[in-house]
Amino acid sequence: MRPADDPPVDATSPDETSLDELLMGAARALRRTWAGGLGPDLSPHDARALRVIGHHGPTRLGVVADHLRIAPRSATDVVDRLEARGLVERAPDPADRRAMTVSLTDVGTAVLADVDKARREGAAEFFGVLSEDERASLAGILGRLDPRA
Amino acid sequence: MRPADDPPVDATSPDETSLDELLMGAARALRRTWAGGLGPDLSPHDARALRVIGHHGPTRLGVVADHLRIAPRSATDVVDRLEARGLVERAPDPADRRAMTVSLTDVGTAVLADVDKARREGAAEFFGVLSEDERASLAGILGRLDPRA
DNA sequence: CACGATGCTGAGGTTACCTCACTATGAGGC
DNA sequence: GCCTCATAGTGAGGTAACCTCAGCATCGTG
Repeated sequence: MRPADDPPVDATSPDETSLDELLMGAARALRRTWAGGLGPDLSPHDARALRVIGHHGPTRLGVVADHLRIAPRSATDVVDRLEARGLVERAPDPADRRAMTVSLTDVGTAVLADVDKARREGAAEFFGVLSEDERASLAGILGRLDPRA
Repeated sequence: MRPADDPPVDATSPDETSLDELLMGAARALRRTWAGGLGPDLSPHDARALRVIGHHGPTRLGVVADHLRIAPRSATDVVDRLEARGLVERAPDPADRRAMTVSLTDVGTAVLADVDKARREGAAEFFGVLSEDERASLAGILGRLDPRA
């Protein structure tokens, strides 16, 4: 017997796809683009932490936690991991002796450069299917959606 | 000359913000909009599982795993959890006696309706700042970015 | 009907978080 | 100067959501 009921592959019909699914889908696709690009032994989250630290200069641990949206205690672990791999180093904060600052080592700087490069290239490829006008339009619209900027 | 005592709050200047960050930021903001909306005792991931099951009808466990992008073994746990809460129920697949299908219970259907409603409302509010033209434009552009559709 | 492939699950491990408790330091009132 | 309360980071211990590997029942095909 031929199962005439080829089940509908997708409950959401293509032209019915809502804006929110479109947005989340695009973000997911972009994230996937990056997943392959960063080093084999650097988790996405670690890469993110590296970016935060690198782009902020010497950074308080608490600031790292805020940017990563994790508890301060968890930032300690993240930094521990990065420090063990020689990518960052701790130093006492001269302004507050309770606090520690984290900075990139030379190796960390190089790794971050690679990560950023892969990220940029991935993004360029991803958005490459769009025309210049479309990219500008997209940037304008997205800019209004995210108040955080 | 100002020394580094006034650290740049953001390494990426506002008008320099790249398309990828804009996209990820918007997605994050949208996700946050939803976070508050779904029930207090339903994790985002469980809600997602519920949506997959609900919108697919009686679903194989493996299909759930695929849609959730997790290993089949992990889908078992997710369904266990939902079943323990009375939101879904297993039944043997009539077409293949190895397989189990998962369906929503009445309670699950009701909960899913709430989740979807909150989701739609959140999305409507989120995209509400845009004009009709902008929304159409955004949909068109995003549609071309995500090949998955 | 034998045999490899497939669908699910038990057992056990990993990882990335969390809260709570603690130490050291900063900051303000007296 | 000292007392008190808040804050920065960390040790200890716990949890939740994944994973892989092994095992069982069933499927489909030569």
